Amino acid sequence: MGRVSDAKERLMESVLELIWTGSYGTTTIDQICEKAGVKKGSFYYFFESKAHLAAAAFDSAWEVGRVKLDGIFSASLPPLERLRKYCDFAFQFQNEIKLRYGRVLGCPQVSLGCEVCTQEDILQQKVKKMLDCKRKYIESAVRDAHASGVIDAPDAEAKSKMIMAYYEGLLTQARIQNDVEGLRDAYLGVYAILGVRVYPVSASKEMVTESVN
Amino acid sequence: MGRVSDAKERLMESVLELIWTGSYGTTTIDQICEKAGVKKGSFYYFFESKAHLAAAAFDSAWEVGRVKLDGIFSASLPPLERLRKYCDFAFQFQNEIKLRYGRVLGCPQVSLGCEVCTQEDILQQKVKKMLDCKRKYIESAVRDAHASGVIDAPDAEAKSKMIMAYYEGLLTQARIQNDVEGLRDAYLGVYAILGVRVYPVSASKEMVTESVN
DNA sequence: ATAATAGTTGACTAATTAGTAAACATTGAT
DNA sequence: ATCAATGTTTACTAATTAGTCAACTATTAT
Repeated sequence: MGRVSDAKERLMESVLELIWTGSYGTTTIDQICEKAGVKKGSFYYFFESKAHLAAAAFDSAWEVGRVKLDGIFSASLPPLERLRKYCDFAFQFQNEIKLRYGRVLGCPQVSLGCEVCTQEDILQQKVKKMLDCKRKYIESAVRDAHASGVIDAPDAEAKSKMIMAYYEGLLTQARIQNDVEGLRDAYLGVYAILGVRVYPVSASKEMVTESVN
Repeated sequence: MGRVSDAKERLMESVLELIWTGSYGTTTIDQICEKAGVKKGSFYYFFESKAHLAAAAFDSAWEVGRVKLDGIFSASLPPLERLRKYCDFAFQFQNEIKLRYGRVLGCPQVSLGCEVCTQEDILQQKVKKMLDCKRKYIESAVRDAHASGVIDAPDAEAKSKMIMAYYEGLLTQARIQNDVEGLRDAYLGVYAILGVRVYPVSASKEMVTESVN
């Protein structure tokens, strides 16, 4: 019972967009409220601070992201194809973002984490966990690829950390450069890190054969 | 003639440290002035805004960085050793930073660039140029390595972009995780991207032999 | 219908912020 | 010594900011 409202959700949507298209430090509570069409009194009814709102918003968005990753990293796909699909997804997604916002925005977790890691411990911890969860998808694919003999990577964790650094590095560069081109063939770097040989078959198709190292 | 002062330099030092240990958006002109021991009137005597100060400060620091890179990427060293040296430098430097500040702080250009790229065009352009300049050192080493036959990398620019993404990605992760460990064997990823075979010789020494791909 | 619950509003305070301006201080050249 | 150039200081304004609070409104179970 009581009055119903989606103000909480609108606040979370708004803060995500403002942080992503701008930065955490420069988005004010007034801005968030205006964008959400919510008065400041209501803001403080739902959240005790900007950091708490941001934490809730990232949590909420992460639920969606997790489902997306479950699809991309489906065990029904060959492990190296999962990784390729993940790379293609980044390229496609950032393209959509650029169309929608007129800017490449990169990875929300990394952007926020990099900005606030020395200042907002709640957010810092949250971001760390999300990024580690992301990495585990990669680690699992690497382990499967090793198990199936298509690559030689006994230390899947170490490889996944390399891939993660590379992948998130590409996204960060795409944001800074405001250019998606670096993401187009992202999988090439992933495969190189894994020592996968790629034989070009035609201009737009390759064949994965065996691993090296 | 006229009065002499190093207030300008103190302001540049201060803003660099505040941005790096915190963030651009949350450092205020008052903070910068207090840290530098300079009154706000003097601040506006030298700089017209925080963005202009930051731009000047990053320019100034970049002169030092460039000299450091010239040493690391000295043509007197075999190209793959230059890259390894660059990786070792990152590890060592971030260790020193952690000792001095109690935190791993990563790459100043990427942190600033990632934060302000949608907001402060002066800084955005500056950071882009510096990062591209950094990348050129890598590109040159890759080209030399290819020319000397130690790797097969006809497209040095593409490879350098991969390495750059990976390298800066590691630094960003080190900042977010507040942990230098990911940087310890950074060169392994660089070599993997280049398809260099590394044979372990002893626990702490390897031999680079030939390339693959 | 009404009372309890859930959410909304607007007006407020106190602190912080960027930016200005005019008087003042130091330096070196003459 | 004095003057012009260079840098410093103080006190100020106006705007923005986070955060509070009490009165108000809508919903729904009974």
